[in-house]
Amino acid sequence: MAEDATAPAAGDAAGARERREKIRQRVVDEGFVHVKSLAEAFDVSVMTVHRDLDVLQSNGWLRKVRGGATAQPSAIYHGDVRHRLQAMAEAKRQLAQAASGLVSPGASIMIDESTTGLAVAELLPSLGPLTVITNFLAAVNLLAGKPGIDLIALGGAYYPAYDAFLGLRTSETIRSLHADVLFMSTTAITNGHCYHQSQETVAVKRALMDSADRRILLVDHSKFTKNGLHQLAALTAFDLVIVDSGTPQDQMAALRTRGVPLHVAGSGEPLP
Amino acid sequence: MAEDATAPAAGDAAGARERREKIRQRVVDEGFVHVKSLAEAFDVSVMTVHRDLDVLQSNGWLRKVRGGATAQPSAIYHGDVRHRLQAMAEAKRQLAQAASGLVSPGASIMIDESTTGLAVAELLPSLGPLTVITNFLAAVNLLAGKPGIDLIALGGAYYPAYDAFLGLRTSETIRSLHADVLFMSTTAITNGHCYHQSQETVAVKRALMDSADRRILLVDHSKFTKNGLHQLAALTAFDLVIVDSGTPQDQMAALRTRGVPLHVAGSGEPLP
DNA sequence: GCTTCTTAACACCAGATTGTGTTATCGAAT
DNA sequence: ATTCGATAACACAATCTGGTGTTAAGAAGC
Repeated sequence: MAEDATAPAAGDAAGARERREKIRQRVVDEGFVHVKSLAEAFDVSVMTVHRDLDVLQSNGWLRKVRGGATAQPSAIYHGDVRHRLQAMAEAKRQLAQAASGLVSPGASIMIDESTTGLAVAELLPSLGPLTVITNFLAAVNLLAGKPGIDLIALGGAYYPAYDAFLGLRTSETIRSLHADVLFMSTTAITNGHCYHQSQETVAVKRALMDSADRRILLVDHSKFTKNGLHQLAALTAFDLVIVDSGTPQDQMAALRTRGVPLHVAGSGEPLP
Repeated sequence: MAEDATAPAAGDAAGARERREKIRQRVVDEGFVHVKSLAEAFDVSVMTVHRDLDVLQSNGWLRKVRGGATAQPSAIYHGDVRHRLQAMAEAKRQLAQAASGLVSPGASIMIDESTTGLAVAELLPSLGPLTVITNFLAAVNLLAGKPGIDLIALGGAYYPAYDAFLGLRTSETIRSLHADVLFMSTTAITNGHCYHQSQETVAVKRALMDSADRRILLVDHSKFTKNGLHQLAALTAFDLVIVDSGTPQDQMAALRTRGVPLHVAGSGEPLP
């Protein structure tokens, strides 16, 4: 049927995801999409488009209506969240590896709602008995029931955009806790400060920082080119900032000049 | 190799699960199992047994030692927890269906850590906009991100045996909340009172009961033949007790005599 | 009514996953 | 040192999962 060169074979998972991504994009851009026009545009059957719209709808990205689908107001939010999972995977692995060097058996560890944090969480079960505190649902699921891991979940209102629990209740709970180490991440770094997109995450992250003895910031180099809305803290507020080996030299130099305690993951340098 | 009639083919997922279940059983019974004897008993290679033990170990069911594996003290706990999921599935479905009749759009709903609660949770996304509060991880995962569901998770220490968050912190959080309806279950009913196996669950359930306007108890008939250690509450403390249609007449009569507000799921009677 | 859109049911395909055994290597106990 | 157990690496098989199209039946709009 499909005649174009890049026709995805049947059962092509990647191809389907890509198409759905494009559909999602389009419905956000245009507000409405026709089933038939999508079928033609992607050269698939109408049935397949219906199925695509079904899954997109069940994820809250759009709403099906007769003849097509309309955009969901909150669609912009949801969008990028699920996708940052794959991004910078190698850098995150590297950061997590470095971070694990700071974990000693018996310690209590806080992890925030970040994919980098998830990478750290993956390594924890093999690092001996630990108490882990997190507001990140993915991390909770990863660590729940793992032998040697005492898990304390931070409750609160669930934010699908972050797959995490945030809000006042969460911050309050955090303040009643205390941990040895906090591993956290940030969405953007500018001028020696880290920034976030939403008020809620900032509040929770501040609370986490206040409740931990050692504050470790894990930063992959993509963060230096991004921008955030709300200032969270200066990098000097952290006891250690770990960057991956792909970080530009000038960025690192700039931070060192500001007195930021920097460590490069995979550099072989000893950790403090 | 395998000569017996029921020799499972390679890549037989069901067969492998079954074998692991038997291994688990055996290590709980005997306290220790030899790798080689298992390999002979199930007519598989030693390597396969090693792999079985690996997955069982990673699930916290046993601990590998040289030559075999020893039972994990908490194994008995874990055991039945995962299994009660299937038990009484039909009754739970019936109860959940009845419960959903008490839910009106916009309401806030509490659900405790029970498989019956999970059955209720499954129906909630289709019942219009709702706020759901729960300490049950399975329910959290089920409802997270569902459109129309505002999810509030109750944090606290994670108890693998219940797949839920329990403890002081959880109870405290609950007391700061308020909900319209509470759907809860119990492990045993004797003499018009419900009982539980552990202190932690009782504390949390009491807190839940205190924070809800309407308290609904969902009971499948298997609960009448079980016993619990810690008394939770009298059935008269609930605004409504829903039982499934398989409940013996004499039990229902006894409860009615005590003044328990009873409803039989699937009976067609109107709900209060 | 008729048309169009939607959904359910079936069959099929391909890649991913899982389970498995063999062999080789490594590590620990005697 | 030698033996036995554990693991890693490979190769293979069966099943599972996810995606797809076709057809037929059902629902919604005109």
